[in-house]
Amino acid sequence: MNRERRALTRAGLKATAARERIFQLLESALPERHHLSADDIYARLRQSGERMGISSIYRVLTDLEDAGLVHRHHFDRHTMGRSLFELADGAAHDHMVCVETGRILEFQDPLIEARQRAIAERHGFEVVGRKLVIRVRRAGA
Amino acid sequence: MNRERRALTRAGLKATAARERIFQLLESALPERHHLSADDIYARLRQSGERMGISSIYRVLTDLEDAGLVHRHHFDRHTMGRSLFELADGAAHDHMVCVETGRILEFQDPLIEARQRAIAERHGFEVVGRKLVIRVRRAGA
DNA sequence: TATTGTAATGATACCCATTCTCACCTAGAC
DNA sequence: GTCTAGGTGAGAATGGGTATCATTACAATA
Repeated sequence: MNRERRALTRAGLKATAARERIFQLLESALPERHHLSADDIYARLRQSGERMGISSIYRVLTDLEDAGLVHRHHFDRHTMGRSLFELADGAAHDHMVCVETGRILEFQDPLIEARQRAIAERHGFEVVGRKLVIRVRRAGA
Repeated sequence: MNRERRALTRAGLKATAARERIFQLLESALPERHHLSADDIYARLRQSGERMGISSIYRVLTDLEDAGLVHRHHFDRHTMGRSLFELADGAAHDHMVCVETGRILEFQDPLIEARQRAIAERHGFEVVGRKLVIRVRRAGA
């Protein structure tokens, strides 16, 4: 049983071809730091001669999200409504988006995380998720 | 010249009836901590016998956002695609959303803010905006 | 192997928040 | 008051995303 199947079944999802394939695509996009849209995935599949219904892609992505295997982001006001997905591998991280180039940088800061937990606790809550996007610009521009 | 007109012209916007009115509405929603959607505004206007085209409402909100007078939020995956607006009065604050009740709490934390600036700087950027949403659940649920 | 129930898939119709278009109107300068 | 850049509104268009539903794959049992 390969890695994708293991991840899926461990997360409580039946390992189907579609899920494995999308999981793989997101995995292969990781090193380039690529956040893929449903459309990107559709296009990449077609490019390699495969065919998958766009509705299935959305469904699979939502399933993977619900299972905690991928994260969904909405970075830009102008592309709002378009979701970008990335594999939720390992450590949670946050994003910095350059308003000029659109480049997305990832970072991770335990101090901010701890602080968030503390604030939630102070209000009687526990954190189940967080989303921090810092919009930035090249300094001195 | 009233407060709304001053705020608008100071921000470089021509003071029109539509802009003043929407500004007022957002202002009056502040004490209740209400985040209004374009539709909410449309409804509230109609309720008081006024009429404004929905396209104008969207346009005005976008203008106000560009001028830095209002902030736009997208809190929930299930209502994604729906923007919520609030007046950008004074101190920046972040949000905590209860995944169970949908309640939105606001908080403010100088430490997190300072940390964000530091991280941006370390990468050669300056912060132009940020958005932090912590998804929470009643503790011990 | 055949049966049968359950869940996944995909084509397509649909939804609905938002944006676009364009004729018309206004605010503000002179 | 006149002029003009820019604001407004009705309705059409856009475009992610979802719902529907017939078909297909799968797995368990006979």
